Amino acid sequence: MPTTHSNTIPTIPEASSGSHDFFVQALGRSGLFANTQPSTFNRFAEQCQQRRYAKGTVLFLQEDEADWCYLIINGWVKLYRETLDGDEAVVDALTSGLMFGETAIFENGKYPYAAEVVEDATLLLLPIRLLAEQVKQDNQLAFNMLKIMSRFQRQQDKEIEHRTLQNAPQRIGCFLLRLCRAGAEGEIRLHLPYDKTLIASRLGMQPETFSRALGRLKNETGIKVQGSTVIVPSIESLSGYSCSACTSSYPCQDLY
Amino acid sequence: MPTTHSNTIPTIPEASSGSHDFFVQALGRSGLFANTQPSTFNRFAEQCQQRRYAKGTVLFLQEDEADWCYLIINGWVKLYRETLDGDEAVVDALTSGLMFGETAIFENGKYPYAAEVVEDATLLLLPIRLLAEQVKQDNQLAFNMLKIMSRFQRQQDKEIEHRTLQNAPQRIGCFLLRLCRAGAEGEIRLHLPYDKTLIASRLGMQPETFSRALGRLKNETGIKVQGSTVIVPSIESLSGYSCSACTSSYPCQDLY
DNA sequence: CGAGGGTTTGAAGTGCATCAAATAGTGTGG
DNA sequence: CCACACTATTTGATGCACTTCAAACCCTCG
Repeated sequence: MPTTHSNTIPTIPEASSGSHDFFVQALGRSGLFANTQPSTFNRFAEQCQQRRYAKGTVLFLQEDEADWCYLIINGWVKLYRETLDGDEAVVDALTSGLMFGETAIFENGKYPYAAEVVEDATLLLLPIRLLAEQVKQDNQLAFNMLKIMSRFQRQQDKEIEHRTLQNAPQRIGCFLLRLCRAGAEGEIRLHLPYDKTLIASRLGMQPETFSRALGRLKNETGIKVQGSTVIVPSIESLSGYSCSACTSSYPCQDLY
Repeated sequence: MPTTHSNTIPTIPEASSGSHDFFVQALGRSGLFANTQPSTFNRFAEQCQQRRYAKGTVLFLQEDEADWCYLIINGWVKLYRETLDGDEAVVDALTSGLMFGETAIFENGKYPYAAEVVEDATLLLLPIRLLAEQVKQDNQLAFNMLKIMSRFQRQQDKEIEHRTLQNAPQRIGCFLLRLCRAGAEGEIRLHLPYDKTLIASRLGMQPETFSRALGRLKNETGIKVQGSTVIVPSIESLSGYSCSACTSSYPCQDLY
């Protein structure tokens, strides 16, 4: 079920090979081309590339020269920053409809973080030079980008808040809640989108802590876990437990 | 020493009463009107207000209807989010040249955080409605805003990284380094810009932890502390201690 | 001088990290 | 289809960093 947008999204000529629906949907969800001139969109359509990447592919490293900005059609990508001694901090993990690498425009043309595919992904590559040009010329495009960045920024605010105010089991509960579709009711069956180890570092904790905290969460809220499948019997008990420490109540996610 | 900008910043007609220099300087540092048409700037000049606020003033609360966007001429303002039971998470603490409240444009017209003056401040109030209009019309303004938001975003990324990878004394050391002017050498005398309790929550720790961690930092790096004055004998020993856990080396701050 | 907030210090508790090792799960080639 | 290798995940034991609660101290300001 595609997100309904008031604007029309032109379809891409022949660039896309396979899953055209996903493609258009992802572009729509990204909101980047909402209400822009078809000509703007077409310029991108001509110069973009769609590619598949296997889990484990490193797309670029921090400080790499930025040639492309990426739009996720499907799959998952993690953004992270790495210390000299191999420690890493996961900035975020993104999925379909989301864009990354675009802020290199405003830096010195370098990526401010590294990116790695963590679940097989189809990505759309937009030339960053083109994006930089068009943003300067097309007002609507700049406005859309502001909107996108502002949403991302608020998410980061919440991230800091979560890590400050919530303990490990609560952060996991909050993460699970964000996987639930808005408006879902009754018993919900979830699939963890990527490795538990990665979820752990996405949430700022160690894998061992994640494992134990998930156990505690089971006891406290009655969720059931089998491998990477999680069954949430009731949103209420989960959100009651997780969101109590937080400034915003469920759902704290951004709907897009 | 004012930051040099290649563009000229028109001076404000009669709106500003007192410290005109600070005013122009702050506007320049904000970068919001860099390279914009004088007409754009003048529209803002006509409709903006300059006001002084005492420490402790709450400017607005989270979810308040947003009428103004604020530009700090001088003083300090903290942005924070509050839970029902009074716990708060400090998102950031800002000073001269920085802007806040502007992202309400892209929300539902509500502030995504609360703001409180933490050191007597002079602020410039811009009507958010005007900003919203102009951003849609003036390409250069939108581009400048993107630049500003992107810089803020980088800082938030680092914030998450710092809280993940650095321990308490290292985070304090990093905070002190950011107070040092870029390029400073030899012994540096610093003044903590606001209450230690606030610095603590700005850095995501308890006041008691801050106090003890500052003690540890003294032993480790040879800094001296007298009340709110800190003497850093050498940048190197401080950055060696603090930045080793981090992805970027000193100076990790954004120069603006 | 006294009140009140900011800051420090002490003692005790807790949550998470760390190290080590067992177990489950996954993909490979035979 | 099975055995093997390798990785992901779990479990246990222990230690440390930070928090919490309590109380003293300090500083400022009326």
